[in-house]
Amino acid sequence: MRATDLLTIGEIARRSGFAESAVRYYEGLGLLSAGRTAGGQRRFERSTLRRLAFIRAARNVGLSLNEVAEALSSLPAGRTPTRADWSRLSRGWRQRLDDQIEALTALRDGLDSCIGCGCLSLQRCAISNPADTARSGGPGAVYLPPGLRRDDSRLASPASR
Amino acid sequence: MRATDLLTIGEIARRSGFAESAVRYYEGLGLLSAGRTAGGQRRFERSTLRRLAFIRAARNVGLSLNEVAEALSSLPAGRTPTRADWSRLSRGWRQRLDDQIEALTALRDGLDSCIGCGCLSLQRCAISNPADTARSGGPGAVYLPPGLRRDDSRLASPASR
DNA sequence: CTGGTAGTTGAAGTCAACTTGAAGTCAAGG
DNA sequence: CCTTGACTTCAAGTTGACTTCAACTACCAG
Repeated sequence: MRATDLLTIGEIARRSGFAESAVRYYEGLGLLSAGRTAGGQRRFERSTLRRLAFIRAARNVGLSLNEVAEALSSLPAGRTPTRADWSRLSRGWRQRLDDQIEALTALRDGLDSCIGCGCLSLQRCAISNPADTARSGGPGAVYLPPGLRRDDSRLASPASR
Repeated sequence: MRATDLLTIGEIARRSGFAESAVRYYEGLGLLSAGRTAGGQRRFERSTLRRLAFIRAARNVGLSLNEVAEALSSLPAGRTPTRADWSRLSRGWRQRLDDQIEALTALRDGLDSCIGCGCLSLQRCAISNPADTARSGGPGAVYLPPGLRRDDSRLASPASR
């Protein structure tokens, strides 16, 4: 691998669309790896661009950087990932998007039925109470998947560090 | 209005599903108002519950607390809001949800065409480059509305305070 | 009157995903 | 050799939406 195949952080940033600071941050997290020149400057392999494309794609789908790291860690070590590798990683995303779409659609449909009444009842309104948290026994759709919920789901995970 | 009509923060929290700290926080932001006992404890009117239902609903739709505050400030001062008032406020949400759904659907459809190829090209792939940021001249759908974008939109709003 | 539960405040902490700043070093053209 | 722009590190700051903490005080049943 010739030195001319290696890219500086500036080139990587420009060509990936990420800020240099983000690229350094990702390297710090272990999402990317880079060689160094004698002077200590980063030199990235060309395949880093695809890796960054994967990261942006995953972020667009709604994955956290932790999830991205987990996905990336399942790539084969030692060899450059193939298209099939990338394809495999992104295969699960469809379901994720489907879930998000379904949740939003249900929310919208509930909204349609609520707009006329303006009730916003904590007990009955699908919009203000999508997961039906107030009375978990009765009928009523569970609208939002965890990723879209804005209610007390946060209360269940209190400073786990 | 009798004193028995007033609710403590504990009751409000329990009945709305919000944490007490959140209720205090909202009051601090001006999203809620509360009277005080002689000893300084908050007493909420019953209508606060509906206000909180509105807040949760708005958060579910994706509004920030700033947007919620703006919406609430358009309620009539002096009188208790009617159903029509609440209905008016939530009417604009449908478009917002439609936009979100459309964006996710486009993303999913792009994903479907990408899963087979695993390309994730920064230039061409709809998933990693949904807003077509890399070459703004050419054809290519703008997939994500601002609220769903995970790319460099953040770079455009640098510490405005 | 006393005890216990519920409430008060303000400041500080949390989380994710970065960005910004300071102070300094490297690389390359002239 | 000098300058200039690109690069380095590490710590600290940012944003939004809260939560947590400490040190008190209020309310109310018995």
